[in-house]
Amino acid sequence: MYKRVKGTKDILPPESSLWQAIEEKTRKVFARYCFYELRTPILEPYELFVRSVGEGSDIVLKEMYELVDKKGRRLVLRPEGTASVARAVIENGLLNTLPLKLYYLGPFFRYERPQKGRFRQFHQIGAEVIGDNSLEGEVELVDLLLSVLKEVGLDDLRVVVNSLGDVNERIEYTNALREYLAAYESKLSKDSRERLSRNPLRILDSKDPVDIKILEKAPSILDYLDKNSINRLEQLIFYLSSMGWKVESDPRLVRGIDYYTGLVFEVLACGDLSIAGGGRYDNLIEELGGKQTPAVGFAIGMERVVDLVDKNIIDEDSAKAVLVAFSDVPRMEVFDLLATLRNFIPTEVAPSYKSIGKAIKWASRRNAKFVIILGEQELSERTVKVKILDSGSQYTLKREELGAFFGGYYEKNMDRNAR
RNA sequence: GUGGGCGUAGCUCAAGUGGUAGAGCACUGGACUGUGGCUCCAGCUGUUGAGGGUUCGAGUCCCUUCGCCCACCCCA
Repeated sequence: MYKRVKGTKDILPPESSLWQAIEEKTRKVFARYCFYELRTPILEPYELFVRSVGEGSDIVLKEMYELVDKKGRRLVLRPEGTASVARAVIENGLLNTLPLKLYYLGPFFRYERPQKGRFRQFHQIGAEVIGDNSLEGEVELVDLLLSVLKEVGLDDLRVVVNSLGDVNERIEYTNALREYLAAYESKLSKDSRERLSRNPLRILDSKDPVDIKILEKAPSILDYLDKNSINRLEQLIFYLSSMGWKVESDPRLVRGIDYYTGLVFEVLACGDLSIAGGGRYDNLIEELGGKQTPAVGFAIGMERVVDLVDKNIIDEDSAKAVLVAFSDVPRMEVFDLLATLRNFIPTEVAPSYKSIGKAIKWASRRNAKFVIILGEQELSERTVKVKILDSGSQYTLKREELGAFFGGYYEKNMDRNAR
C-alpha cells in the first residue's frame, strides 16, 4: 500500500470546500485592493534562496527539498514566496512599471518535523508591494493582510510590529546585544548560547524562562533606531489602530529570514497563534541583480488559518438533484434527461437498485434536494416526477417545464459557481 | 536534530494481572418488488502497522523498525 509522504496531506471533501471558500474570499479582497496574482514555478534554482533567504538560515541549511535534474542543474522546491516574486519581477522587466502590487497563493516545501499547523508541503497566501517605501504603503499592506483574515472569518486578531532599522542600526544593536548577553553566557539556554555568535537577534525570541529573565534588562532596539524610524513605527501603529485593528509594538520581534530590513510584523490569532508574518525588504531586489527597489510583503499560513476558521463559512451545500431511472428506461433517454437537468441544477444519477425506495434513500443520503423520477409511465407521457425531499411533495412536470421549475435554483447556484 | 504520546474493521473505539479478536457507526440484502428519513432481522469487513524474541499460548511482555500526533528548534 502506498502512503502519502511524511508531512503532506490529502485534502478531502468536505474540507476541500473550506479551502476553496478561503481562496475565493481572499482573491476577492485582493481584487478590492487592486492586487494582481503572480504565479511562479514551484521549481526554482537552488542559488536563489541561498542569496535571498541567507546561507546561514535554517531554511537553506537544512530545510530545502533539493534535487538535481537530468542535466545536472541544482533545483529546489520553493521554500517561500518572496524570493520567487523578486526573481520573476526582475526577470520579466516589471521593475519599469512600479509600483507593483502582487499576490500569490500555492504550495511551498520545507523539510521540517511536522506538527500542529505545520507540514512539509504547506500553503501560503502572500502579497508584495514592490517599488514603494512609503509609510502609506506599509499601512495599506498590513490593513490588506488583516482584511483578508477578517474576510475568511477570523476575528480575534492582533498584529505585533517592530522595526529592525537600517543596516547600520541593526549592526550596532546586534553588537550591543551580544555584548550584554555575553556576560550571562553560562546561564543562557543551550540554543541561545549557540546563537550568541551567529545570530544574537534570534535569542530575543527564546521561550526559555531563564533567557527571558535575562532579556528583561537587555538593550532595546528602540534605543538604536533614529528618530525617523521610531516616528514611522508610531505612525503606523496610529493609523492601523484608527482603522480599528489591534496593534502593538514589540521591540523583541525579529524574523528568521535575512532579507528583512525596517518594518517587521506578525499576526496572532486567538490569543497567541502566529498565522501570518512579513516585513520590509528594501535590499533584496538589488541583491538578486535588479536595481535598488524597496518592497514590503506578507505571507499567511493557510493550514493555520484552516485550523482556526469557523467551518461554516462554506456556502451551504448547493442544491442538487438525483435522477432515479428505472432499469427498463432506454439509457439514451437517461443521458438525454441528465443533459437537460444539468442546464438547470447539478445532477447525478442514482445507481440502479431493485426498488425505487432504495434509490430515493440513496439520494437523501447524498443530500440531494430533489429526486427526479423517470419510469415507463413518465416516458410515455414525456413527463418526469420531481420530488422535493425536505417536504416530500411531488410534482409531475413536462420536460419543457423543468427550466421554469428550477429557474430560481439555477440563478442561485450556477451564478455562485461562475463567480 | 531533541523529547513525549499513540498505532486493533472504511470510521470511532472495546478486549482485568498473557487464555477463542469484539461493539457502535457505515455498507449490502430482506421485512417494504413505483416512493426516502423510523424500526426490526440477516450479512460483510481484520496479516491487531511491520519484523523478530520470550511462552504451551502474545492485541497484551521484550527488542528492532515504520507510520501518525504533540512539544522544542525554526517558521507561515
